[in-house]
Amino acid sequence: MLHVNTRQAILPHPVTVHIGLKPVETVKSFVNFIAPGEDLGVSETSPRLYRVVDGCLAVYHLLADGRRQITDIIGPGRAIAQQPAHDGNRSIKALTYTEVEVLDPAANPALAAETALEALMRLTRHATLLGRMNAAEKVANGLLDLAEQFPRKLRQGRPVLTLYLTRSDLADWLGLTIETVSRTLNQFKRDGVIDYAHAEIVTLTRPERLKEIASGNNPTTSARSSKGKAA
Amino acid sequence: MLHVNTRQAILPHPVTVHIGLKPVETVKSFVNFIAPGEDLGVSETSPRLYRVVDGCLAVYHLLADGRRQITDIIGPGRAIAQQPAHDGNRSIKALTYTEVEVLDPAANPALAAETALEALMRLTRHATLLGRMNAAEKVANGLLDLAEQFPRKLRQGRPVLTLYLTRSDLADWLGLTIETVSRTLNQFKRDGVIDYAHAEIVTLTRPERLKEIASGNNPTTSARSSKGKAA
DNA sequence: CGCAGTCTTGAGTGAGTTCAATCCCTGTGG
DNA sequence: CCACAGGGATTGAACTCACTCAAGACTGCG
Repeated sequence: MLHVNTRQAILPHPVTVHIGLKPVETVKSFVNFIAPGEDLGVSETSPRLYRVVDGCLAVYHLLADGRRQITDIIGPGRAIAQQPAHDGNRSIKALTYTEVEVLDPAANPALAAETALEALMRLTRHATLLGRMNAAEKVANGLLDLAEQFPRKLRQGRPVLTLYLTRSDLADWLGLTIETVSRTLNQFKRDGVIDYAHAEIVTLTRPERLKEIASGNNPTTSARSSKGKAA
Repeated sequence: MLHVNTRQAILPHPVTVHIGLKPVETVKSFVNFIAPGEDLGVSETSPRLYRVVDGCLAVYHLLADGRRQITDIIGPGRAIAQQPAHDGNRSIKALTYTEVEVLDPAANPALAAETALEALMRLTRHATLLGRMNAAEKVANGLLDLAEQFPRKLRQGRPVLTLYLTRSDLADWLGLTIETVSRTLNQFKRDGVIDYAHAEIVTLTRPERLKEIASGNNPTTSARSSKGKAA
């Protein structure tokens, strides 16, 4: 139901790009531009490998009654595999104007394998976040992840990130409600841990403190962990 | 710290086993027996592919302070890939005496690919469970999963399952506390949805009701869903 | 300038946690 | 054969974190 302005362009190939630390050679790529809210590859017939050049993708899973869980957020440099058969209600959509490189997994087996492995590792860590962390820990971890994936120029030596996610996206990613996300972010702001004026540009004013909160070390809210009682 | 009685046996090969619906041919397999509590392949140097012949494995992830999240439970017929470098605190342990077939992923690329794909799909659904479901829905979904993976002979036409998980395992799998798991199971028992006497053998006395609860249709507890407000 | 979408903030509530006591079962040793 | 110990499971009572409901503020847009 949204403005569909997907354009395509043939690129010179092969192309070499960096994922993680290893340069990965790719072949037969072309480029797609996706508008915010638009879905990725819903009508594909063959498995596809996508790599984000610029922008932000959200992988999500829907329940019959409309509940949504975003299982991963994908930024520039990272890749994602999309199965043809719309694998089990899993979809991918763009959270901003996003440029993706479309690749053939058969022609890029190394990237395909690495992509699957990274997805699994990230999702494992995210499952732990969802099942075993409280709101502050969830939001702190989310912010640190996004700061790595969507870095802007440092401001007075502090990391700055572009926040493509709305409060609703953050909530569906972190397993919270929008109100709790809003309250937690504003609490962090009041505590001087982060700062933002325009809501889509966030500065980590005390990144080391944020890391402490993310790992459960919370001196102020003394020893309030959650369910998983430390052994 | 536990009794280590891991034995190995060379098997005739190739061997054909069924995973899902497709028969998958494997080569150069041998068999490992793992005792309950024992870890799987902690000291491996090369990537390994394991397939459970009999028993039950738990894939889990630990936080620095001891909190634990079990990300998957693996029963007979299912496979799992273990990376050499102890991938990011992810470990695998046996919940009962378990017989696994050890395979070389390079020699079984089809199984390796399918294994990764299945792991990702299951973990995606589990993330949704962890982030967006209430206790009753979590436990109902968990039971239905286990009933498929660990079936026993039907009792009066009803599915029966072997429950290898303790309350503590269930809690760490479903993102709850042992008390909530216990209360929910006993509530199901009181409602006549499930039945058990010996705690490791559970009968689904009303499987269709359990499926309703699992999918959020809860007429009795009328319309008490959770955070993810139905769109 | 008004509308719609997003975000914030407050007040009240409740699902699930924490804490704690008890029970149950099995294995062990006198 | 029975007493005791220990791990797991159950149950109750109290609490609390995050949710629900609701109102208001902010922003961009037609």
